[in-house]
Amino acid sequence: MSRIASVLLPMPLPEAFDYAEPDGMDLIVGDHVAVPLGPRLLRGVVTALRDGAGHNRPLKPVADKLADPPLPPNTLAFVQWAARYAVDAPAWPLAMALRGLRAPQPKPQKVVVATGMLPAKDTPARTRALEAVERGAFSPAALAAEAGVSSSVIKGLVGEGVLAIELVEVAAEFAEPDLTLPPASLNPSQAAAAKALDAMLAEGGFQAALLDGVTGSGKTEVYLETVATALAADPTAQVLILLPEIALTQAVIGRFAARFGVQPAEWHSGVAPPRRRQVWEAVAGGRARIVIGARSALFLPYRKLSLIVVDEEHDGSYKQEDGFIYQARDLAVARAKLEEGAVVLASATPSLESLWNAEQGRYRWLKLSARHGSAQLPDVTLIDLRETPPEHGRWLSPPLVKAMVETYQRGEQSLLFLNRRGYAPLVLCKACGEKLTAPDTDSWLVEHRYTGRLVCHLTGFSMVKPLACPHCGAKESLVSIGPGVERVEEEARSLFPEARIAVFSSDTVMEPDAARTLIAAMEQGEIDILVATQAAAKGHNFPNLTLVGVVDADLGLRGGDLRAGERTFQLLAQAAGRAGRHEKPGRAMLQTYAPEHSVMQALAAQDRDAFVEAEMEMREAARLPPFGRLAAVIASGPDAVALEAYVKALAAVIPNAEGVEVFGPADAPLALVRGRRRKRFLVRADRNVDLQGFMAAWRARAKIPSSVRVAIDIDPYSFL
DNA sequence: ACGGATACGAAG
DNA sequence: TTCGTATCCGTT
Repeated sequence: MSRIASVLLPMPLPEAFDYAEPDGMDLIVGDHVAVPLGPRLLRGVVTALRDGAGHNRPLKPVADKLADPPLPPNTLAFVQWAARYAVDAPAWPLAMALRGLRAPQPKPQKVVVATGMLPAKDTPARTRALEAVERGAFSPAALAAEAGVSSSVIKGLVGEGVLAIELVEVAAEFAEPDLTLPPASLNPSQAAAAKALDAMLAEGGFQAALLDGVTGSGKTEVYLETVATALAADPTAQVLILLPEIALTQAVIGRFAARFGVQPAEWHSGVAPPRRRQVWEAVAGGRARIVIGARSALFLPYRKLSLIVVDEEHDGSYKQEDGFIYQARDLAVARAKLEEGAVVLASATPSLESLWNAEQGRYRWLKLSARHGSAQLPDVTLIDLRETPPEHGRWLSPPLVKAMVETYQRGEQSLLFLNRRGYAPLVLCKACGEKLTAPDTDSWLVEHRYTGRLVCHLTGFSMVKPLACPHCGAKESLVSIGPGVERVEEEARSLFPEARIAVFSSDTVMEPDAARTLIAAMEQGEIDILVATQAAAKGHNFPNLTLVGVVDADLGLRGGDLRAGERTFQLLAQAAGRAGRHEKPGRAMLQTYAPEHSVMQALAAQDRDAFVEAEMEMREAARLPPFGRLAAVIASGPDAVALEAYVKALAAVIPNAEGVEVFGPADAPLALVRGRRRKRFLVRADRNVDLQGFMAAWRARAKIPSSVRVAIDIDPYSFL
């Protein structure tokens, strides 16, 4: 009796399509297949197989079964769960689960070998090359470097037939972690947390924990031991370490390599496609047992994912804002549930959501109190910019400059923190008052002096800075408003002409190598003053850094979105936590116009509990997350009339539901991006409401014109 | 009357 | 998403 196969296709379709399984194909759930859709043949994945008896519709047959390793059932279930969670087509999470499969196989590598023939003519360079070739398998270029000869020497020997170039398939080694290596020595606080996490793993089934420890308290050592326990408990177990940023992966990979004697698998957008394919296959085959990656690593085809660690769980980068919109921290918890595994959320400044879950007893709450070794928390002072403002056109106030002078004279390092790339965030014309924006977009053009260009950080548009105002034509009328890191660097150079000053932002360190070089220079004391965006705010240890100056502590508080206070607190606590991590005491100075604000007060007092309590009260009173849930509908399109009509129609069909409030439609804060107008609704729901169900039902009630795109954002973070 | 551009809905 | 078909408009 023939069966029906449900096949998920890489198209924005609401559900899997049914096909007939040809006799003898013997499909299993998770198999990759080629199926006809209209006139085309598409690749898809089998999500279900059922008996075909009594079906009424004639079905097209599956055209072909593909040889790729099938997606494990849990991964498939996760894909479908994620689609339902995000109120979006399963095609998008499916595409993420298949990323890596489509990449090309790694190219064979050239390796130089000796043929055993003797050279007709011997020279010192040739001798060195022939010695070097015995020392390992080198590519031609690597052999030349190893032997200290030029590449033409190698070429010559190859030409004579003394050396030969062979093509070798590089089989990626995903070696077994060595679980016999000794653990790092843990202080009593760390040991207690590690023990509690071991107990959690021993219980089995779904488990969640919040590993909550101040900066420098050694969370990584703790979860390294938890990883060791999970790997030892089951020889097929796999673990995933999620990190918010690629920049952090190298450091963490190093820690894992040292602890387990093998290089863990790495997964993020910076990994070359052929390598990704190897990692994908190793994960699917269960050979990669430790995976370290960015949020997209959640969608890999794990065989047996026993443990997920979400490091810096509060970090906003876990929220994917475009395309398939999701919050990786929340999906990590969901995936752990599906896998009946454990999840550990780690942070020095946990999100209010996680703190609340811990308070409610849903997560085990493990607190690391002591800072590692002798290091103390820095002294935090607020600089009231109303009382001691910087000079006109300057951004560093006299008290901060004084502290920088003292630090510099002691031979110690300062970090000036400003979460703004470029030279100036706004360029305007003093003749006509026009603010320069990207074409068809409301967001300001940011001036970059290194490149001499004006750049839109939202759309990526850039142009050479014009000599005359593009609006009124006035010459030399464009003025740079506000500070970016480049401008603060300029000011620091004028104040400290002798000092060694560097800038760390995504513009100055575009490759991981450049970041490593700069961080190494900072660690070795080769930099006196580092001006940095948030790229440097987390994760690094600078022993000689004793002063952190936050140029604009109010930055995140403006714009008035829900999490502004929380984000600012987290960012500033992280930045302040850079100072004095080692023997020398550190201090942090925050420049603010609102020293009385509860965020600033809590920072100055280093009183996280007070901040959290105040913020929780506010959220509870407003029934906002974590006490309620939020979702947004963002409708966009180039045709303002069609968009307006759609949004009006949508407003007219808001379903009546207990415990749900809908606000809007309003212009999205950046109402115009790339020529598309944007409108948004905000939905607030009580926790017991099926928010996804509500959103799906609502969207289905109004026909979407073809020119309009509708995105649903569950748990929105950015209000742009 | 014809062809090219564009809008729309179906695809199992 | 992609493709086929219907429809509209400007040209022949």
